[in-house]
Amino acid sequence: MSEVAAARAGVDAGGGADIPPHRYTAAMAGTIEARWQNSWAEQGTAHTPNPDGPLADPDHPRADAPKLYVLDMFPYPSGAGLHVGHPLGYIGTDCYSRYQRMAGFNVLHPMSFDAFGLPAEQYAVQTGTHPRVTTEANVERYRTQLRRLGLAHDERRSFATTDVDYYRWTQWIFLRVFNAWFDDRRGAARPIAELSAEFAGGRRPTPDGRAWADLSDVERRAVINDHRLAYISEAPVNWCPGLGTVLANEEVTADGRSERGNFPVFKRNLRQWMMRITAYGDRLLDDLEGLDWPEQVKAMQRNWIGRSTGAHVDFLSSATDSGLAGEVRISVFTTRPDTLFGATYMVLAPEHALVERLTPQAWPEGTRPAWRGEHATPGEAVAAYRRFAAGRTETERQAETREKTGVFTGAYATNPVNGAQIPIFIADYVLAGYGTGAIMAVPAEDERDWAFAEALDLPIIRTVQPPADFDGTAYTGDGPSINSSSSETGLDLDGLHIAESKAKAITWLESRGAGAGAVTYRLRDWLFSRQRYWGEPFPIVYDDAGLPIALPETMLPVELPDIDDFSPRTFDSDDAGSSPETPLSRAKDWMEVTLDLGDGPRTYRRETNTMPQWAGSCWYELRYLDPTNDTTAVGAANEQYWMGPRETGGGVRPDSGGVDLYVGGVEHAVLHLLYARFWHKVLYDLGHLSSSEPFRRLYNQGYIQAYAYKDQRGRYVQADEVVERDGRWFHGDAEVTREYGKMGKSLRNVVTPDEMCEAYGADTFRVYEMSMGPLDVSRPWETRAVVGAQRFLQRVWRLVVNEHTGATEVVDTPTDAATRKLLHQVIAGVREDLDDLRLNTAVAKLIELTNRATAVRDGGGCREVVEPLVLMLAPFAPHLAEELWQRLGHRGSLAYVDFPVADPALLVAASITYPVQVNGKVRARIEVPADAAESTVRSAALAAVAAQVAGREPRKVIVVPGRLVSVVV
RNA sequence: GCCCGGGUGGUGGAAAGGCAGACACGGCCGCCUUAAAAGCGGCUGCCGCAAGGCGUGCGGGUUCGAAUCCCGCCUCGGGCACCA
Repeated sequence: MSEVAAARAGVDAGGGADIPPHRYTAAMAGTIEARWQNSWAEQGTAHTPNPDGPLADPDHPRADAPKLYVLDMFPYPSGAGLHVGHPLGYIGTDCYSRYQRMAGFNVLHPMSFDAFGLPAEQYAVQTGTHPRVTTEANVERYRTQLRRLGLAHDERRSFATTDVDYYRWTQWIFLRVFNAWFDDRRGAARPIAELSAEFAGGRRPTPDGRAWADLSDVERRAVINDHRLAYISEAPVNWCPGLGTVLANEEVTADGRSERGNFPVFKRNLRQWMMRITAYGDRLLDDLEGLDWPEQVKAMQRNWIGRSTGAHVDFLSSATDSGLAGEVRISVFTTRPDTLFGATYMVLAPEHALVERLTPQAWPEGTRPAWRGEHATPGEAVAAYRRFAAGRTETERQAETREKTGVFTGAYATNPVNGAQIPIFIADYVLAGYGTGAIMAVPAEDERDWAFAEALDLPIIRTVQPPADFDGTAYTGDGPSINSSSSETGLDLDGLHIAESKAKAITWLESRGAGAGAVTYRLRDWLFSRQRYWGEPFPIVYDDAGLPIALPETMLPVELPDIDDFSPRTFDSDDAGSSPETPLSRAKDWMEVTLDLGDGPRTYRRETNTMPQWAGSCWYELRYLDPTNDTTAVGAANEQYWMGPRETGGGVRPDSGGVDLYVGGVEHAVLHLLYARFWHKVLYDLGHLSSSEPFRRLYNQGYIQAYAYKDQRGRYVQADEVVERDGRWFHGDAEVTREYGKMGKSLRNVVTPDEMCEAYGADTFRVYEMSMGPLDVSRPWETRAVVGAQRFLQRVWRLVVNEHTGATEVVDTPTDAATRKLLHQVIAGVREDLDDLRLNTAVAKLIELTNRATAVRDGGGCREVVEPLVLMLAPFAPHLAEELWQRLGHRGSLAYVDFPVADPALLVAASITYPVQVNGKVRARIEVPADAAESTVRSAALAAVAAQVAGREPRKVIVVPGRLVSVVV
């Protein structure tokens, strides 16, 4: 019998004659829980009042209270349903929210569903079921499962990203982004109309210098489109033939495969929608500073944005015998302009656009054999190397332990700081996509360049003096510049340390027109279109010119058409030459549309790509604030109230505003959180929001993990049938091996919240999950330990209810002084713990109080203790607490009853027990009045340890008031 | 390789320079029961009959006092990885 089944059997026996009829069993819990869940729903107990609009409620007990916005990362409702790990964070935020409500805050704690995405679509492809049908069934199942846990969400604010009423506003935001441009001078987005006005007024030159009036309508539109925050680009993208779609960089693994499905991904030039997130690189990076987020997540975002500061430097290459007149200018990016004198060669990415122009007909005089490979001409060498580089997958590059390869192009360039002629190579260790796709190589101060220089026998000149004991290769540390002056050019960096040296070099470059200080980012623009059915359609049509036109707001929503075939065309996963074909392009009736966009009815072609799954989750935190608003995504008054910046009292950095507590897994550290921040900032710039960041405080919850067991043949066996004997594990008689990790169907170790509710009740499940450990730490699931939480709740129940008669049995006589003191210590401690999300230690304190109250009970529990106990239990076990509160004679829900407050007078002890240490070991304890003078404490302590001191003269006696006494002999 | 986190009883964990192991699981003993289960009570870091000794990954240091602070290692987990 499985553990769960066994527990259930025990519960079933609860109906038998031996168990008291009014015991708090799983069956009893089930009855109580259903009753209170219905009551909460009927009374709208979890409804949260808005300051403005239809959800305003001036009579609500928290209508005028300070606000608190607590948010969970919403789930993607999969077909498999929830396992016990999923609701960990939801229960945590629910306990926190319920506590804060009782503590006086107007708490917003909503829940919704991220429902567009691949699984429903793939299921649709396999079965022909419309993704909406699958999705809505899954959402319903999730709602039922979550409701059963007693989570106090305001259900009026719940939606799915697939709801037409929701994605209408996703499209609306897309239009805002499309109709905006980034003004570098202001560092902020502005409406696109203001850009047109700048061009028209001549305040901004056109790209080719012609007057705005001289451009044709189509030319003007093209210029404007190039500035939009959402734009169409022909840039190289990640094409995944196996999935039939393109992917964002973030969706491609380091070894060049799709994160979903693990298919090969190829770089191809395709026409795709992009979002200009790079424009926000600085703000996304700098604004991390003010956020209360885990350092780890901030580090991951910083890493991802990858800002590096340095300089662009131009190297000129005289045309050799390539037949070109004049000079070729090669721009490189470097973070170390101080090392320019050590640049002994240059490297271009094999794909670099200038390679062909630079490559001469023949090898220059005296070209070393190693530089030529086996090739007769530079042209051949370059062509061969390019084939080699293109043919290597990311995986192969990775595998080859960074061995440096490359060939000489036959061309030389002039180092601007000293006029030296340095050879130009192509090598695949230089990436086309970063910086300018070209570098100046400084082997003495760069490991990679050193390795290449060694491989191809290139000169190495140290330009930073390493410490005397340095015996490595490239030296990347600080030190004085050496070998860094030129009488010819007048630049002299010798003796300067890195920072000054860099600054001087940049100033010199700028004065000579040979370069300029520059900043580059690793962050790329966000690929925003997918060749899928189950996503938001773009509110975009194309006219005969083939340029995109934004639909007016009045034409929203653009609804997904019903079609029969939901899959994009997929290809052999290695067919790099294939091209995407979207499912919507097959819906001809939908795609071809006649609209009046101002010049009378005309035929247009709809955009047939859909938005990526991230779109819906980029702004859901905003819709909760004003879910019924049908004129805008979120109304100003409600946004201002829930997310507006706080007064910082003249702090250095103005508060960003945003969600007060956002809880979710660390797996969203980069993608979701970066995209959501980006959209939020665009909407902020355009004046739609008062907060400049969506999530002021982020908290990563840990995971619940589980053991899985494999038999001799390596197959997983049902985990709850495995028993432990003498430190080994057996499935029946067969020994099995144990591994630890995720909970999953294929691992046969899934435990669901439904099973737990069935076997123990939702309150027990909640208390168990909260008491297992700190919310941010991952821990193993252990079904057999759940009973501890159940026993605790049973003890609380017995303090109020007679198990045999069902009568309420509390006594109104005062409790004893020691219990009263404990009660107030627990109240103070539980408040502190809950304020800091230390839910596990809060539960431990409540157990201690319960155990004490049980031990000192005389007949029923003592009302003086039991009532505050029930109130403090309410965040964790809300159904049981409501039930007991009612049985204690109160009417209505306790959801807005004040959380107990400790009496400060009782927190101050009348007497204190001091441990007395002798040489660091505790040897005695003394009890003295709390206000005893230090000398009194000292002499009492010395008397108590007289035996250990044994006549020796104490060298030192330390009295730490209120803590302990330490004697040193 | 670089950057973050961790390492405490059989297990999950507690202890924010001051009594290491709160609370819970498990285990052992007892009560109740014809019996079992459930429930309740006691004990439970390790060594030792005991007195006592030893104990927070390892080695050093600071301090009257270190799980906690510092230095050097070991180890597990996560992130990044030719980003110029």
